[in-house]
Amino acid sequence: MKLTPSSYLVLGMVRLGARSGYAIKKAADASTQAIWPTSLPQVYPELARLEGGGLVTRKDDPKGARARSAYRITDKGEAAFQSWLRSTRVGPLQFRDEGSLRLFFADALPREEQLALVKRLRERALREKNWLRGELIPQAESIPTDPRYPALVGRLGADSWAYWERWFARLEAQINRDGSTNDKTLES
Amino acid sequence: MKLTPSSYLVLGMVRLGARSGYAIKKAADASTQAIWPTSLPQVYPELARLEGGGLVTRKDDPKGARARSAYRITDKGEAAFQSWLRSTRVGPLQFRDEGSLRLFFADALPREEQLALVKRLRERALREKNWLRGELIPQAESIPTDPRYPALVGRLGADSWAYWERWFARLEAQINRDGSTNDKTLES
DNA sequence: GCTCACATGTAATCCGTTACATGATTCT
DNA sequence: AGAATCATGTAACGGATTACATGTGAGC
Repeated sequence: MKLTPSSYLVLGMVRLGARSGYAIKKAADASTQAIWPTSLPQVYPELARLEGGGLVTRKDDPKGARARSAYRITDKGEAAFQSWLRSTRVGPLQFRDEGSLRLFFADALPREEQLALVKRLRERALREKNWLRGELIPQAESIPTDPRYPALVGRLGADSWAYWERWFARLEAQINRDGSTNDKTLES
Repeated sequence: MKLTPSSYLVLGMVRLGARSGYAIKKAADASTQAIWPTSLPQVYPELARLEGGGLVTRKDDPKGARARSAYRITDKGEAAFQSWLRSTRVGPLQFRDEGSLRLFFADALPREEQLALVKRLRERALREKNWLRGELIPQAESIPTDPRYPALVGRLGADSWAYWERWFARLEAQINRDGSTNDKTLES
């Protein structure tokens, strides 16, 4: 049985106490969305697979007339999860950004338009940072059972966006100053 | 005709002088790989689509007995490219990282293993930074026709990885010191 | 009474990667 | 002579998103 990072996301959320598929998706939206997004049509088949492999168990848990399932992690599931956490192979980070791609080709634009593009990128960084600090991190801090790392990962994201914001702000200043972007680095 | 960021990547590389599909892939590996990866089986059909839409033209350009195509951007292609560069809609950044996901769930590990995980993440950041500074940026600096932004985007990537490296180093120090990761931020 | 959140799924589609297939040229 | 690079594709597969489909419960 092959387990992907999405499998471990679902398994991990069950482990932290999310019982239904819906609850797992809700928890993921409030915490791991920025590092590993998922969707309901992915969660439900994944839960069925994990159940088939004996990593979680399912119980009927209707609320009134509304059908609902309650999942729990098994010992086998816990072992698989621990083994994943400890594995030394770090998969490659997947990154794709249309904004950065535009910047890559920005030599084709007049300076004014270059500036507008950089400004949009800086503003996006600001928006993302504010969303993480204002929405995601507070929610991550309220995750049950030892809630240290969820909030920490949120801070890593927020700090990274803050770094981008500063980086683009310096680039804007540089383009405004003399149009030269040939300095060795913009790193602080 | 619908154009995706991958379309504009191919179009942009043709615009910068890459003639064959193979040359486009080679150029992308040496420059945009980290922000928008692509593959040969994606490039060839994309070139055919762009040709069908009249954004590029194709000429036979055999080298000896070996078949080869030479692509050029058309006026229509140049207009589409410019329009894309200027569009104010910034698509969302796509980010997926198994390493960050592991960190999210790291409360399940004993402190020693937490430390090992963070160390692996810091070392990955170091490797990526070194690869960008040592390999990608020098190549990006040698891209023909005004080569300002390609190298700039490389520096953004390298600076970002350097930031992660410092962030994880501070986290390591903190875990080593007292195991507390409840500080407000690790941002410098 | 209406709207939003809760709850579960399937079907169709899209985008991208890996594997397959072939062959010429250049460098060692 | 053999390996690496140049060069072009097709086929199969996989993972993820969007659209479709249905219905209950809670709050305003």
